[in-house]
Amino acid sequence: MDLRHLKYFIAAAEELNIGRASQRLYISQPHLTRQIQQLEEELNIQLLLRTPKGVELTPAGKIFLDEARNIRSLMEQGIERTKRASQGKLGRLDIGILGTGILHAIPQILRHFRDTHPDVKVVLHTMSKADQIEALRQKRISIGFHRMPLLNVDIDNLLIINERLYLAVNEDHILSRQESVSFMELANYPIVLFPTEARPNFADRVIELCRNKGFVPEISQLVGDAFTGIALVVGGFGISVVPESTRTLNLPGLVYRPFHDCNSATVDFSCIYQKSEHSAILEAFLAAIHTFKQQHEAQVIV
Amino acid sequence: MDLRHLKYFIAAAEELNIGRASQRLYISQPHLTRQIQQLEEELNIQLLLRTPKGVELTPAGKIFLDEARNIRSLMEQGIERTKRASQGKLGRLDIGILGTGILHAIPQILRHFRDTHPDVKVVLHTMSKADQIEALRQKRISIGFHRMPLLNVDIDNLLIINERLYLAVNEDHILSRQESVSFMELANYPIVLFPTEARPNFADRVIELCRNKGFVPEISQLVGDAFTGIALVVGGFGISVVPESTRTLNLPGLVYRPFHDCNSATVDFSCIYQKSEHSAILEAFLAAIHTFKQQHEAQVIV
DNA sequence: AGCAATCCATACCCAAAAGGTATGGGTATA
DNA sequence: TATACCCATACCTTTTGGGTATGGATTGCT
Repeated sequence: MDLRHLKYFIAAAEELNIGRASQRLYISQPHLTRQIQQLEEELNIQLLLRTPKGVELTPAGKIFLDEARNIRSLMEQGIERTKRASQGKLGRLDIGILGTGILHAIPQILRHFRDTHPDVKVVLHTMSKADQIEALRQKRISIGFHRMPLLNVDIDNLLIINERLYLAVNEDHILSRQESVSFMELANYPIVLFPTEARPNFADRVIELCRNKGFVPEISQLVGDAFTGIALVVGGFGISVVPESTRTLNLPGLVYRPFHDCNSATVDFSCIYQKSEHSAILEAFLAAIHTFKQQHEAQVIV
Repeated sequence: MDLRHLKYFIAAAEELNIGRASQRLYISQPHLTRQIQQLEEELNIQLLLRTPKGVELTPAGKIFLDEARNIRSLMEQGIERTKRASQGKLGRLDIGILGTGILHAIPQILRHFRDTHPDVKVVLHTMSKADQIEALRQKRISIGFHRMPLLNVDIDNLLIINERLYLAVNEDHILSRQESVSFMELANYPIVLFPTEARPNFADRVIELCRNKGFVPEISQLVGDAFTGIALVVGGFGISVVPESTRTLNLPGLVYRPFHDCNSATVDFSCIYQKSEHSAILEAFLAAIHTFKQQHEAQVIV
């Protein structure tokens, strides 16, 4: 049995006249007769009653007409859905995330993406950078976000934004009294840094900046993630250095201060994906990232 | 595009290897290659990525695999449903009913039928005998129930049961004091009869019986249906004659009494259907009627 | 490096089935 | 009775489903 048989039967059942149906189908009447005979033989069920005026449906024919229409529309829908999937408008995108990127860039990128691709299911997986790379290679995720590039031949790295660093400090701390602070002040107080894993990481970046300025920071605590670090700062266990996007976190007793003497006090936020993957969904998501980049750069200029 | 293409694609997508899939399908590998190429060309979408180890699914291919499986199972279900419809096990049966038949025979017949054909939707239409015949001809119903045969060349009449008649009388009435009464007593009291329409009808049958006994009954009221007649008896407006099945109606203040001197005091309950209709559902329903008849006759003998 | 094994794609052939024309048989209407 | 209408049958052509042989590309093994 063929989809053609279904199409022919639907036409005959709708016209209740094989000759008219054959005209509608642009085939000859005898051929339509034979095709419907074939269908009935194959099912071993009579679907049409032949009358002098035309044909009429048997009870089984009525049911089969329902089913045939159903299958036809499912077929059309299926093709439509496949086409949308091929354009990246339907499907699933698995994303690896880590740390403070979730606070600023990722939600905005996701919003852009969802506006243009509402039927793509986005699944976020929190995982370390090493896990992200492994997951990319195994295609468990299609794109990952992180702060420090880790070069790999098969992995592409795309810079999203370069964020200024801020001092995160308890409002009772002496440094909170200044509107902006000198980066050199970091030499004088114990610092809370993060994360512990996924080297090189954000903590390494801060230590590198200190070393460039000629001092070695005193690290009071090295904690697993930014949120834990912030909590320690709020609790008075030290000061911390955070990317600008962390300022979204407005905790009571916590203030953020810019550095007035260090233009290089920045950190990158990037995404990684497999060079060889050319899925339309990923392309669309990378386009959303570019949109975000352009909007962000425009804001900075303003 | 064809169902064959779907079958082939499903096999290739499941095996992730065109050669193995072709073996599973008992066709040659080159032919499967070409068929899948055709499918992709027709959709204008790449569904499979060719790798040295075999093939893998593109995102669109994953969606199309879902859709194809869906269509395939719907196809199988559709054929199955059509087969059941052709055996009269799926579909719809429209039945015309009238009067007191609904009290005894019809529910039991329906129960038998529903046991063996649970997926046939039964629709009851209350309509007069003349309407039933018209509806049968227009195929708005497939079978009708009534009490008095009305011969028509194109309509078959099947006797279901022959019921004894009972006197329906108010418990305060003098006739209620006897366990059984004489049919001749009907000559002495005003009688409520029914129905008014669909001649010849049950009222005509009662009048005919009286005439056979040599008297003309005094008809106090001729009402539209049995239920109205019974209500009048309860209200003390007269006595009535009813088929045995009406005894199912146990109203307070109402008693039924047999006739001890009139073996012919019976009425038929029959069904009518079109001679030319040979639908499997109707055949199955007629079979249920035969089952009911046999059970009923067995009960009468016991 | 080179050879064998695998896997998909291409070329070419045949047979089956899709689809066409001509025509016949049955039933209703003029 | 003739005619129109509708479906079925007979027979022919063309398309295409499906086969075999073979080539190009990559991986793994020696």
